[in-house]
Amino acid sequence: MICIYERFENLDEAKKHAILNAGFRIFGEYGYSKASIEDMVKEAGISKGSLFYYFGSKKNYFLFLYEYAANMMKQLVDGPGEDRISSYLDKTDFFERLEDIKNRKMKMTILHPYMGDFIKKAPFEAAKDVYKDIQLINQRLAHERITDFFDNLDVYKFKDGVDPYMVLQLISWCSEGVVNQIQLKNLISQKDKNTELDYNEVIQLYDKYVDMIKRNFYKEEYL
Amino acid sequence: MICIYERFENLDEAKKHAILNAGFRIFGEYGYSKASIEDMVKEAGISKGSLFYYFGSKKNYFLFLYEYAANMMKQLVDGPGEDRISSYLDKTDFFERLEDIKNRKMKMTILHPYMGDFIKKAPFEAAKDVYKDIQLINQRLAHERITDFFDNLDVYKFKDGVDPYMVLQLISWCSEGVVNQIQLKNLISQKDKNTELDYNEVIQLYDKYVDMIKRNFYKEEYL
DNA sequence: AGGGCATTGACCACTTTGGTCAATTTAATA
DNA sequence: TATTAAATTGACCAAAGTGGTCAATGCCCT
Repeated sequence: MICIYERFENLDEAKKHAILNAGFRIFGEYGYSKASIEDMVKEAGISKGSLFYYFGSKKNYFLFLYEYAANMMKQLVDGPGEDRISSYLDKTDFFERLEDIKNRKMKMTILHPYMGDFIKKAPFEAAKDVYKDIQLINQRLAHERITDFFDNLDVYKFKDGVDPYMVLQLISWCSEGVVNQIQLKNLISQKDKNTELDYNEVIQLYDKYVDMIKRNFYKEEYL
Repeated sequence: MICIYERFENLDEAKKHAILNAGFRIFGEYGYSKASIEDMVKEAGISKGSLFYYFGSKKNYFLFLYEYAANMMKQLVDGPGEDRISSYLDKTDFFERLEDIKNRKMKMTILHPYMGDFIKKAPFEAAKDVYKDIQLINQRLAHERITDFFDNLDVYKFKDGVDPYMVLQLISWCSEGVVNQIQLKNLISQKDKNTELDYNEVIQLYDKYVDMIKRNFYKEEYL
């Protein structure tokens, strides 16, 4: 792979990982202009000099993160399945496909817990100097065709009058909501601020919602 | 009503409104420590001196906003109904009650568009100097009994195996999700950045989801 | 030993920060 | 209209924070 930031790419995985996550968290929380390099390098456990050595500028760092995140998101729905050969398109059942995505998303969330917040906020970035570049990246990515979740899907299994697109949307809101709910629960139960999310707890609750949805939106013969 | 910030309370409504909303937006977006007084007074259309004249300090301003927002949220589920006498507890049907709340929430969202983001983020506030005070306010509010949405509710109307608590949660995620979705849609369709949300559009989409949920989670005889 | 890369953090000029206050405007009263 | 009290302003302040630089150092491989 050709890469502009080869100094960064050549670092060992642990360090790269820390630098990515620090950026995602701080940029994601405060936005481009209010995010401080100082905070980020502190969180990443490197020196300020190093970060500029890798990326040259705050802007470059931000854009690199954005591109990285965008690619990860694409892989989330587009990438190879568990067996690394098939795509999830082999499965034609809505909820089986969903299960596939859930597993990928879980892995990604464990790897980059704050990436979700980051990409969600980035497109709203107002800072003039990054605004245009973000749109440029978006444009480029938009051209690449993304696998459609609904391609070759057994939509007939849904009860009449149930819109599968809406169901997918509903479930995606669920997954977000479940995470927030458990975070909030941890917070008010005075757990240590930096307690990591218990992903089993998240998954378990998420599954409960999906199960409820499936049981009531699918035709009985397909349950 | 006794109030500590009577200088603020005595202002005319329009000005108070602007000051509240500016605070909600900026604090809500950047968090306590990164939110700049300068930005807020600019947005509120007043001078920096005035704000300190009203509230004395950034911290006081923030805490006032938090208390205000918390009270509004309580009124949202707890306050008087449309007719200003009855509470929504008169209605025993899940979706009728929900309709009541929807209308209140709508009014509140129109009045304070950024209050939701503000109270959602505030409890996670890390800044040491406000952290404790937030928890104090929370504690005080927690003591006051809040009307329970499920008091005297016709839960039997739900299909067997459907947990009404989960349904309520699901719908609340919907309402959030619908707003985000339409905001994003406006963004990518290159609408003017400051285009106000079209609440009719939001409501219409929200209703579609609620309708789908009701049709599939309620026993047929109650549709 | 020495050459080249990786890494550091003190340092820079500059901006922004929360907060102050003398000066001015506004509004009410006499 | 004159007097006074309250409301409002923005220039100003010291202090902290900003993105970015670079000489010095550390580290690894011949």
